[in-house]
Amino acid sequence: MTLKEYKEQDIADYLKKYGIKPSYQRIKIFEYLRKTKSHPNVDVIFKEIVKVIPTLSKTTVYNTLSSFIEKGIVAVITIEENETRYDADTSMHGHFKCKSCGKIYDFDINFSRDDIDDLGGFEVDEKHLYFKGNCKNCLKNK
Amino acid sequence: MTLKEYKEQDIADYLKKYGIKPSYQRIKIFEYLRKTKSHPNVDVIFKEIVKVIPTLSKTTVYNTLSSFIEKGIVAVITIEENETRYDADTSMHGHFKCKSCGKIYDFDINFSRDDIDDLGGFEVDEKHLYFKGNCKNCLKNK
DNA sequence: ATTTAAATTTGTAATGATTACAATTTAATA
DNA sequence: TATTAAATTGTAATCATTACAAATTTAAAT
Ligand SMILES: [Mn+2]
Ligand SMILES: [Mn+2]
Ligand SMILES: [Zn+2]
Ligand SMILES: [Zn+2]
Repeated sequence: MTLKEYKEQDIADYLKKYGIKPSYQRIKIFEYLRKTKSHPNVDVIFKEIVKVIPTLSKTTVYNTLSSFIEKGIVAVITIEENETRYDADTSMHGHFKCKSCGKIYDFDINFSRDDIDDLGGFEVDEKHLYFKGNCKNCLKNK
Repeated sequence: MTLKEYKEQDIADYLKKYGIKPSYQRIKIFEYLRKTKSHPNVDVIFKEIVKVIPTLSKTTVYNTLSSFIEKGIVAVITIEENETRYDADTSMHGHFKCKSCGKIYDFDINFSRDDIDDLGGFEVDEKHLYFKGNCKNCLKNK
């Protein structure tokens, strides 16, 4: 068993654990989301996976992402209107979008000791935080 | 001078202050955004203002909002993909979107004393925070 | 192993919000 | 008033997402 196949097995098990049958397409899509940290959109995901699965349909990417989101193993990032991006890291973290290069960076946050938590009778299921500005790299190149 | 006209004059001055020529359409659109707290989308804004300006075009609503955003007197809310909403309150505050009734509520936040502020060399221009869950009202009616 | 049924994937068409653009109208200037 | 610029309008184009039915693959039953 090669290292690659082993990794795929890991992903398959992970998907199974969340009630998703691990088809080849689903494994490849989730594997890509896991390894990349760029928070890709559907088009980027499709263009990447279609190299490995030439028969892949964009509809499958949409369907697959929908089921991932439904099961809670992928998060949707909606910083820009008309630019939905996806993140396989569902742990609590913030996003920084650079207005110059478009990159989305992760950063750690800590809501725990914040008065934000108490919304008086409201049930909070998801917390999203994002900043916008210019990244270190782009500031340097000016 | 009626009270209504007086309020419109206020808005006109405000727009002028931000370098926007206060046309009738622009005044009505901004006035509506100011008075409502529902964070409406383009369609809701259009349907409301067209009652007063029957010749209004949806393109004008888009154009007007774009210039408002550019001048910084209106904020874009992109909580849901394919549901862009607008807010004339540009002060720092968070949004809570109810997954049941769809309403968007405002809430106060305080980033000032947060370690979040330091992103090490990144220039932060905008900070956005939103929660999702079920509002008090919807929880009650269950 | 064959047949049958269910699940998944695929391709195409429909939808709907946003944008592009040219024509019309309105406001400002000479 | 005539000329020019700005704003508004209506229509068409774009593009991401969704709907849907056909084709393929997988699983279950015989
Ligand atoms: Mn992330
Ligand atoms: Mn608000
Ligand atoms: Zn950058
Ligand atoms: Zn509610």
